[in-house]
Amino acid sequence: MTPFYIEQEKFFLSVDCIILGFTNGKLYLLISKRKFEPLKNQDTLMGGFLRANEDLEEAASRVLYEYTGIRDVYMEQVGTYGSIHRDEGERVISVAYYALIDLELFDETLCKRHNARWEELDKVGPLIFDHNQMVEDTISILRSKAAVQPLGFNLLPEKFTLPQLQSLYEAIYQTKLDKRNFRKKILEMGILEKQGDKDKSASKRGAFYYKFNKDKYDRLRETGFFFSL
Amino acid sequence: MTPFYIEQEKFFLSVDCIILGFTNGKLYLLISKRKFEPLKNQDTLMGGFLRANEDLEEAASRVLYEYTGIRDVYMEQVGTYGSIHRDEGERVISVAYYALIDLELFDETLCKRHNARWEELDKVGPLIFDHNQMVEDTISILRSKAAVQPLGFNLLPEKFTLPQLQSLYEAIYQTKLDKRNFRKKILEMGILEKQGDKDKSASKRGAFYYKFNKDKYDRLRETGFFFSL
DNA sequence: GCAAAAGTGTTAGGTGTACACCCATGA
DNA sequence: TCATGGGTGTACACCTAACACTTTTGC
Repeated sequence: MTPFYIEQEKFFLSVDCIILGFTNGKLYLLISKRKFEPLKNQDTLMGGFLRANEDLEEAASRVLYEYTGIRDVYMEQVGTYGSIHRDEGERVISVAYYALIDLELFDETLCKRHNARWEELDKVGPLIFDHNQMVEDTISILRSKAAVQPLGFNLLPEKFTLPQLQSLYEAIYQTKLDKRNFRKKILEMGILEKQGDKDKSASKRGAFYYKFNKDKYDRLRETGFFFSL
Repeated sequence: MTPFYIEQEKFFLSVDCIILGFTNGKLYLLISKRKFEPLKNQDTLMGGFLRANEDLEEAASRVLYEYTGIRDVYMEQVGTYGSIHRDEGERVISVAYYALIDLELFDETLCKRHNARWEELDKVGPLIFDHNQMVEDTISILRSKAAVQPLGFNLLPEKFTLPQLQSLYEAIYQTKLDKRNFRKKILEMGILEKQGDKDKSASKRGAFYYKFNKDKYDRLRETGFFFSL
């Protein structure tokens, strides 16, 4: 053991995942019931202890996969929470990650297995420890990032309509947007590809599907283009 | 010991501080020589191991005070770095914090004691582990925050001139700004207080001192005002 | 008196924002 | 045929960005 290190304290480390989904014009947060003491059966974020053989991101992905059945998801670190008594059991430092997932890929059967549920984001009640704080911090990061990076598409299926996309941004920013201005702005960017078919589930006329063209976006970005809503 | 926890791994945790100062139109980073193996005497950020009886922020403040002699400094978490082999000794997860300090308050004598120095930010060479990454991440956070929050003032003395303030933003964004537009914008916000005296160190005519009025800023913010450059 | 930095207004172009009507379709 | 959501263009206000000369003063 490296000499100077050996005199130092060691700590439990966990990852907690703020998993967000979007459907029907609303943002939803995945919540489960804690499986062990202390605070067993209370509402909690999805979490797990860090293992010796994995990176932080790997641990977060592992937890995410366990609870959603999805891999290769958009994930970002929210921050690290280390107050001495934040965990009522032992001292645990927790690294929070948020994930934006496409609900169509979510494996519903896992809900029962883990005692989990989707809760409307603005109706989330008390969670254990500082988990509500983590959710708040996530929303504030999401709000500042979504305006300048095309994050939103992670919350939508591969094919989506413009009314859907708009309602997503309305949910994120808790505000109404002007339909014409929104369409103009997002289409002018040239990062959406109109599809030939329509979604008729929300109206009789149907709304054209679009796809986000990531390659085009990456190419544009290299020439100094900035996404901005 | 709480039953389920006891089966879990524990980890070393450190904090690393990205300490930034501003003078003469340039941003500077505080760098020191590592005091122990591995990589002893290599360039490193200021860091320290987390102790059992302190919060993460306390640890960061402790390290900051040790190396600068300053307390009550603007500090924010940058992120947490946990790759398995990031530390070449043992596995250590590190939480990075950046601090913006007023160089006039800095205790120069501590440089010798810790083998530390101020290095021009864009001339910083290789640092140990992932410390260069931490610095990069800090700059990117600083750039996005400084445009919408009055962070800059933390890097200046209590009394500063408008040319100084402008050159600070020019250093942060690596760009030239128009003098008239800059002055108009910042003065219109109504968060600066012109002083009666001048700084004559940079010109014969001298430039008026200003102070940042935090109370006024806080009051404005409550009425929906947003700082933005 | 001159060099060197501080200070000061105006204009044109572009961007954001507000706003109302027709279209397509299934029931 | 009618109710419902999808789709479209314009005008005005505002903000941004570009631009040049005068002032002060120590040397």
